Amino acid sequence: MDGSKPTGNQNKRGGTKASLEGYRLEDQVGFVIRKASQRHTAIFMKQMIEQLTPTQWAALVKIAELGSVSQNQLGRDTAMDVATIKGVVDRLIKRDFVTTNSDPSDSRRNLIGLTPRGAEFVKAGRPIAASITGETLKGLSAAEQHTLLELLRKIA
Amino acid sequence: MDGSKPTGNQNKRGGTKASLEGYRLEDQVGFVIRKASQRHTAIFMKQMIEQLTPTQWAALVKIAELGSVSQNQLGRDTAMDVATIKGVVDRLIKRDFVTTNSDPSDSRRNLIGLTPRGAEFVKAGRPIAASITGETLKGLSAAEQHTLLELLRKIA
DNA sequence: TACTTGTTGTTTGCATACAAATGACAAATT
DNA sequence: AATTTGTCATTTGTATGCAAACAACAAGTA
Repeated sequence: MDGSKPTGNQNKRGGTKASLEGYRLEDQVGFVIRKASQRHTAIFMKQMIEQLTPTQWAALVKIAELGSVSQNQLGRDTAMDVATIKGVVDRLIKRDFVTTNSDPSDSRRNLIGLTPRGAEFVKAGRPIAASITGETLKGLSAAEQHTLLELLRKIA
Repeated sequence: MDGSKPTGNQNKRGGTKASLEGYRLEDQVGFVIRKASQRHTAIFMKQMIEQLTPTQWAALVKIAELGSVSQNQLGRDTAMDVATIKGVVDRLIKRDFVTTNSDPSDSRRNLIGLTPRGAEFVKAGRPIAASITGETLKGLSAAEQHTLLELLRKIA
């Protein structure tokens, strides 16, 4: 069952106001990016361990890479707003993936690092994260995957 | 001023754990999509009239195209969850862009339509929305733009 | 020293975004 | 007629995401 009832406007072929305007929602980058983002997030949440979200995972990976970072710097490296990264870090602390220590050389700073538990899950999550990327891109050839990444980087 | 202080880990060239693992956050589609989405949203919010958000705009355009839709159907056509589309429609109602009438032939449904004010702003917004798409893609050639859209559609 | 500038972290308010549960109703089946 | 199945809309809870305002602090300049 489709569930869609006729609305009195079928928009089949060039007969409506909208299509004559030359602006179709489905052709706009913003709309397609949002849909691609939704599909990726769905794949991510289904596969990733420990209910880690994409942003939580990004933060964990960055901390593992940098060893110890301030909260704001972590936000910059993971493309998150200060308010956003705060929420993410708070949840990671609450779940014992991460700890904070105030920087002795700068009393404003909270230096963030992985707990043993956090380090463990970063290690376990890496192959899964790679698999998520693979699943997201599975409809594309290797060349297309490369092209997509390249073009996305240009507009990001 | 850069503002980033040394963290004791420069990750310059193949010297860190992370880069040896073969998984770099910056190379994952999900991460790049999120960044592209952020840039597009920023451009959108700066240019669009009436503080309309990308999702609000998408809803308005779809309603203009369909004439009259149920709330859930509108959500499907704009790629929004039932909870999300409800919030969007509520805000559009509050700002007098949209009205609802219960469907006489199905008492569960709220048929959503544009107010005169809503129709006016859809008309005024269209060239701006097109300009936003153009600004988002301005770093790409026409061929690249076409390719990007095509590849994004495949993974969306 | 005093001032200025910029960074760090926090908080509030608003707007997506999805999962899950609920109640009301429609349509098809039994 | 009663049941089942599915849809419609709502609500709650959790998690991004950004703007704006704020206080504390660091570093350079006058």
